[in-house]
Amino acid sequence: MKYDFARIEKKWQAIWEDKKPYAAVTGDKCPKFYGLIEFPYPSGQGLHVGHPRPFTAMDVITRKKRMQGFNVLYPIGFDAFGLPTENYAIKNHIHPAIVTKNNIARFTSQLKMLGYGFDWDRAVDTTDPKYYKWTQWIFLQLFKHGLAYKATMPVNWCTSCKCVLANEEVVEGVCERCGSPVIRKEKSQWMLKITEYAQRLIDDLDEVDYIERVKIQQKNWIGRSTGAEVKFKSTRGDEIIVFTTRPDTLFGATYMVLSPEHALVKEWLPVLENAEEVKDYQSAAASKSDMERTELNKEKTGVELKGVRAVNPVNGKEIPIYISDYVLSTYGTGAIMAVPGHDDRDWEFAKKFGIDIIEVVAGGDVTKEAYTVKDDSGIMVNSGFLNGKTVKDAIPAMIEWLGEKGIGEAKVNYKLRDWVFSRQRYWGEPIPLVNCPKCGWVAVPEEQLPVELPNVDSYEPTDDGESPLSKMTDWVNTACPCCGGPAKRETDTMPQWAGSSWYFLRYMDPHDDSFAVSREAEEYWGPVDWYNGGMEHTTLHLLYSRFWHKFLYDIGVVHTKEPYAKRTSHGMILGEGGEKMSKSRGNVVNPNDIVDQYGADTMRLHIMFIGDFEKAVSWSNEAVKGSKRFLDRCWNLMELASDTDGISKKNEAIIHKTIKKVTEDIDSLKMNTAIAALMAMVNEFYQNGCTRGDLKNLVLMLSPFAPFIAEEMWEIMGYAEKTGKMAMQNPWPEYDESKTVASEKEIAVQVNGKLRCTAVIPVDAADEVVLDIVKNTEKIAFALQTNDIVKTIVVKNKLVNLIMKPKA
RNA sequence: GCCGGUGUGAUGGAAUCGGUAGACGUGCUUGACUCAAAAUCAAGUGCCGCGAGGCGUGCCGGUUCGAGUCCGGCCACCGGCACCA
Repeated sequence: MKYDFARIEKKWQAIWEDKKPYAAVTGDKCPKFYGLIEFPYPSGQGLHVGHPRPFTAMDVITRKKRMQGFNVLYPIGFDAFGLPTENYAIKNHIHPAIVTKNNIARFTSQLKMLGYGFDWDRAVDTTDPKYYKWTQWIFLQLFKHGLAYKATMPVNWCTSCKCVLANEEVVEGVCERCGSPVIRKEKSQWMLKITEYAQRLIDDLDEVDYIERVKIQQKNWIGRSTGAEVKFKSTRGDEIIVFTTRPDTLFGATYMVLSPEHALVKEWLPVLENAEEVKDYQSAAASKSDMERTELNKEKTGVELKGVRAVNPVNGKEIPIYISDYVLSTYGTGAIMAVPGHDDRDWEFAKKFGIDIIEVVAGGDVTKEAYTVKDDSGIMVNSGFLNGKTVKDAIPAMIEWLGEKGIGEAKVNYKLRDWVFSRQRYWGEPIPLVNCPKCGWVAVPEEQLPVELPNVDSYEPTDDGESPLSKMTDWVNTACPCCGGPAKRETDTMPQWAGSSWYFLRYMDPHDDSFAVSREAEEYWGPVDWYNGGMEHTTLHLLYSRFWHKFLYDIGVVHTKEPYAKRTSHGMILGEGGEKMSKSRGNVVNPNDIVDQYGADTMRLHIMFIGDFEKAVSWSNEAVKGSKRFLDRCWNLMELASDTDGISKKNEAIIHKTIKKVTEDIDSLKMNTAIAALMAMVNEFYQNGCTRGDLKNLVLMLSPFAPFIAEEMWEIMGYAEKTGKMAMQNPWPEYDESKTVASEKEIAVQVNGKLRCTAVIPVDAADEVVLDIVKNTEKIAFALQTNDIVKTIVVKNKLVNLIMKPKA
């Protein structure tokens, strides 16, 4: 009988659809396991080969967990709001809701085709009003707790999407999504105060099991730095506060720089001798794109503010004030004290403008370059009361001195900025707020949620930077929930990241109309035990959802501080030859083609076998054959196997060894070596012959990787009838450590550290016995005729190394 | 520039603790089956050498009985951040 994958896979898909063996039961007494993958964005292209890698890995993990007696929640959903759908809808004149519906249907059938053990009854769709009702509810809680605020500020504006972007969405000065240039634009935007959680987002990383590179990337992104704020006075009496990480170098501050947007510059303009020059510089800076402004390796520019100077508080010296775009308005106080002797940027600027460079830390040569070392090796000089101290001691000493004088204090700053939360597009959750001329911004009452997206004919983005919704006057004009007077709805929508910031909670209780997630369900399922996703979401979705979850913890909605106990990440699938898959290169692999040709089991198995899960690998259409061949070989073993139900003596060691290997490898995401071990076992079955009992173990271990063939073999071999269960419902096989090794072992025999031959010894034999065997091997016996043994090294069951020297 | 990571056959990749480098797969070679091909099965496959043997995990050096693995110094590539004071 031939392995007819097409028939088998169709058959079991129907059975699973009917019997729902993947349903998770809230409150079940078995220990729970919540495995999560990032829900897909249902694009028009359907599933690509990138999707099955993480999906299959978590499917393998959760299937094994089920067999090990866990009550498993492995859910799926669709993150369906977003620009591509909207753009497609505009181009083809189809409503985005219909596009979304079709795309979800396509994704669903593809995911079912691949045999994933998702609990489909819990599927969520972020564009469903029943879902986004609660996204809006959470936003309103943030608003009520003062964590959502509207501010006018320079924001990132994508010229093509005609929409603002969060800092996290700008990559190297261009839009992360479409690659168009991003410019700076003054706009009034809703902001979320993620900065309020900056410290907790760092600290609580210690409590979770994330792969190290994720933790490091998040910490870098949050960018904590410690130092001091120092108050300078201007010669006109203003207070100018600067932030510095090097308060120890205050004596070396020979000038000051303000960002071109600094508020004091505007104030001083009327009295500046070179006001025109300053204005010109300001407007030049303002019109620059992010790309131009952050362009490195370019010369420092700036303008001195003539007519006002600053006073260095440690020595009373007057120093010049400049504006320059190398100082950012959005970090610290937007003003710095410049210490050219000990900061590269300041050094470069001072050289260009001929400003004094004073050495305050000995150890370098400040006439040649800035000496920036910040450890014990530098000793303070030219620094009054700090002279003779190390940098390390000088920092706290200066902070203390500043505190006593009331002109400074220790301060922590973060690179993280607040989250720009509004988008001027149609296909997103409406922000549930109303602007009343009398009452200001007012929350839509909870009983009126969800604020549904109005059905419109035209959802094209506007050139004036207003949301398409702003043209819907019927929808925009409403009554103020507070005073009942005429008021207008907010017309901006939420960003793509809103719906995904809490979806893992909705899975726990997806049909609850009374709340986002019931306390009971959340306490049972939370937190997510294992979350796998892409590295590209580390400073976006992963950070945002940790922030929301912490907020929900603070207001008592969830019972854990962190949403995900464990986070791992998969590498990308590259095209043949190691290049990124892209339509333009024509190297895109469609999973459907693979499934049609070889079957879903082969697809699943191969994508797991292809290489180290955490690293990028290139896809090879040729190599897929190997996985198919393996499944054929498994299938054909059924005809070879004897009728005995027990494990054969010959295969006992390899079976126990393989169970051990596969069990451990799945837990550590080493799917490739787990499959290699199964292949090695099958090869031995062909060498040794096998029993039905041997094969039973193979089928059980194969079941998480290739569930369709496993069920079919289980049934054909009669175990389905015998146990009354599907293969997947049986216990995971266990191994006996003592049976994992054979009675004899081949060990390496070295002479002076070089491999000369091998010898077969009884396992765990005493050293003397081993040496005796080794000395009687042909090669060693021969060598001993002319050499003496000086030293012997025996590594149990592994090798013997004989150190010899010629006989005297 | 800073922070991560990676360099192993023709090729994708294996190798807990320092202990037989190249598991497993692809490809290739040979053989069996076949009129033939495909599929399947069997044997082989790091490099040099007829052989004994020598060489071999990006490069140079070190530690060790023994180094892909540890230490020091380089080189190349990939990813993230980037004028963050």
